[in-house]
Parts: sequence; C-alpha cells; structure tokens
Amino acid sequence: MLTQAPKGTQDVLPASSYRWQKVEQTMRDVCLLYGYREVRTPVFEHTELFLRGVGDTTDVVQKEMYTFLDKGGRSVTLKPEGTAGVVRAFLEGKLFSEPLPCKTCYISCPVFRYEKPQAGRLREHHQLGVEVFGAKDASCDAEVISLAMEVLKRSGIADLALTINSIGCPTCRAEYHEALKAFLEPMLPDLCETCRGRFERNPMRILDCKEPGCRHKLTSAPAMLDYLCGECADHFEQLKGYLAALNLPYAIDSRIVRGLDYYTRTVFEIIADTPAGKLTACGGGRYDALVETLGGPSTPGVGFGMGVERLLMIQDQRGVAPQAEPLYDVFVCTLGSEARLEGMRLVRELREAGLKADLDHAARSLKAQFKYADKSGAKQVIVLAGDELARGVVKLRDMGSSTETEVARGDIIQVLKH
RNA sequence: GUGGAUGUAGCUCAGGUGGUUAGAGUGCCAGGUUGUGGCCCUGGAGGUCGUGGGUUCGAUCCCCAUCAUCCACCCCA
Repeated sequence: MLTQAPKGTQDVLPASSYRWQKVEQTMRDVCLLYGYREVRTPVFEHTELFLRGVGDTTDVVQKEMYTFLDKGGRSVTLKPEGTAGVVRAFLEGKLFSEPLPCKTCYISCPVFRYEKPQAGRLREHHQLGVEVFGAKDASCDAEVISLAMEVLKRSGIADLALTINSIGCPTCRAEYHEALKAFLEPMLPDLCETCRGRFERNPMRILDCKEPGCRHKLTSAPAMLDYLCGECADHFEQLKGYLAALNLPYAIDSRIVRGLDYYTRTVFEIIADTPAGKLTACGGGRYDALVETLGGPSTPGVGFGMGVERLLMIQDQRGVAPQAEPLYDVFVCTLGSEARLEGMRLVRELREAGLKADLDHAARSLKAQFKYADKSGAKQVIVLAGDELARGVVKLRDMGSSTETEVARGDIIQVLKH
C-alpha cells in the first residue's frame, strides 16, 4: 500500500520519461510555429468554476470530480478538464484587453476524474491543448484542428480519423430541442433509463446513447445540422471549406455531442482505431458563450484537449514509439584512486564540451565498468589507468567495432568530436 | 457507479484432487580473466505466495471479506 501509487495514477519512470519529453517538445515546436503561447494554471480551482463552466448536469461534474473542502472551508476541485481554468486565467489576467485573438496552449497539464480505470482511462491523466479567445471566424476552428493534427503527425500517428459536427448556438439549439423532444416523446417509455433521465435535462445526449435498442430507434431522429440557424450553418460551411483548403480529410458525424456543456457550433474528435477499440485521442470545439458565462466580456473561444497517455499508447500500438537516445556518448573507466581523480576531471571536460559522459560511481571492477558502459549504450569508452596516465595518454575503445587506440590526454575531446 | 477475470522473486510464469527447507527462465550482483563489454560457465542476493479472517493437525492451494490490477459498460483524453 505504502509503495503503491493511488488507483488510476501512473509514475513516469526514467526509462520512459524521454517519451513524454519528446511529445512535449513537439507540442512546443508546433505552438511556436502557430503563435500559441503557454499558460500554466493551478491544478485546483474553486468548485464553482467547473459547476458554472463545464455545466452542473454533465457526468464529469456530477460524478467524476475530485472535490473537497480545504482547511479554510472552501470547496475546491482538482481540474477535470483544461478549458475552464484557462478561461478563468484569461479573465483574471485581463487578457481580453490585449490584442485579440489571444492564442494559448498548455502542455502536460494534469487532469483528474474519479472514475474506474481501464485501458486508456486513468484518474489522473495529462492533456496538452490550446485555447483561443477572440476569434470568431471558422478559420480559427480549422487552425486549431490543424494544429492538433500536426502534433499527431509529428508524433508518428498521422492516420487518425477526424470527425466534426456543429451543435449550433443557444438560439438554434432551442428550436432543435423542441423538434427532438417532439420526436422522442412518443417513444420515451421504450428508451433506456439514462435516456429517459436525459430527456428534460439534455435531450441531445440521448443521440449519444450506446444502447443498441435506443440507437436503432434514433436513426430517423431529426439532426441538429438541419436546424442550424443561418449564421451557424454558414460557420459550419466555412469550416468545411477551410479544412478542405488545408487538405485535412474529415467525416461529419451528427452524433458527436461532447460531454461538456460549454460547446457551441463546432465540435470535433480525433479518434484512433486501436486493437483495444476506438479511443478518442483528442476532442475539442468552440465555446462562444463560456467567457461571458463566467463573468467576462462576450468573447468567442475555441480549443482542444489531447490526452498525452493516449497519444503514447497509440504510438505503442502502432509500433512508432521513438527510441531512447543512449545515456552516454562516452563512458570513462578508471583503475585506481589516482585514475579516478583524473576521471572526474576528464568527465567534467567532456561534459563542458557537450558530450554526455560519466564514470563509475559504484567503485566496481573494470569488467563491471565495461558491462555498465555497454548497457548504457555508450559508443566509446575511455580507460584511465596507471602507466598510461603517467605517459599522458588514454585508451579509447570503440564499443561497436571493439577497436582500441591510444590518444594523447589533450586530444581526447577533439578525437571524440571527429 | 454496474458486471467479469486475475493477484506466487524486479519481469514472464510453473507449482496433479491441501503435507515438511516454494521452483524455472530472464534480469540484478559477484567470480571465472589481480587492465576490458556482448557469448559461455559458476555462485549469490532477492518471496509477509496481494492483505485480513475462517475451515483444518496442517493452507500458495478450500471458504469469506478486503485491496489492487486488467477487461466490458457508463463516460471521456
């Protein structure tokens, strides 16, 4: 128990931390090119932020939040998603008074949801994502999608399926809700229990039901896309045009609803077909009313969140996980205490010259030092020993070819750098 | 939250219907080579048999509970 990580959490151990660093670096690189700057927000926020932002009828808020009272009696919640905190920071930092759009990103931000862990689902996971404020044109929706696809492409998984939908604005959605409820009402007794519960609160989520019985009955349900108001329909058409211009293939899936209440108009998912089933690697959309809902000036927003653990998992399943770099370029073996002193000096010189270098710290035999050097992946090994030390030379062994040469002490770095 | 499977060495797994000091492979450490890695040989360390109860003369094995992991659902990244 003492040595066991809490349920649904994972350590990143030395052997795999480079994978995270690579993904994070990729995200940094892409964000730099697209003009997105990083924001870092607290891991916990006032519970109220998520109740108002994410929506108090959503599953995420109703049953999955890590909520507790702090010692001052305030109700706080570990972030269950990335957007609300960034919106709060946007408002608190008064970024709305700076030139808009304000393009932000976050990288490996921890996210917490209290649910039962299984493949690709954890209680603590990490997301990278972007949020853009003050850009109402669909070109920004397309840019955000394009950025997500670029990160995936650079991570070796360019073949993921993009699906998009529009869920309209509050005005056209109200009209749609009426039509949908009129359609659903007669069959209400035949729908599953969860769907009956959703009928009043959020009828659109019924379309997302996975029950075969419900799905079958819903095939002829009215589609949101047919009820979009003129402006929402235009926006969706424009988005399709921009995606086509960027050569980003997509499918339209009118059942995508998303589980967070703040979305308006564009919603999208990037789904990976894996041996373990379909996994959503990335989800996002537009939230034109959220900033205002949280007390700010009316400001459109659009963004996405991508699961880092899922991205890594998909890389594994596709066999495209990057290889780790060798720990050392050169390993220094020493024999005797005098050689060890010289070894310490040499290793520091090597490191100052930008070479990854180390020597034995476990006071082991030469044989064991070689074994360790071999396992660390070092391509070169330097041997420092008594009589050569006195002659001012070292043995340089190439581990790949097993050839050994004598090199003057002063020439080592030049020789190693070729 | 609902349903199912599984917990034996760091890892992958053996341990006929309960019986004495719980094994293998691999990994780790050391020796064989008192100055040299990969291959080979030898040795060593490492296990509260997930945990707690119960049945029994006796439990890794049977029963109950609990915890954890994995899987499906719900939901989502």
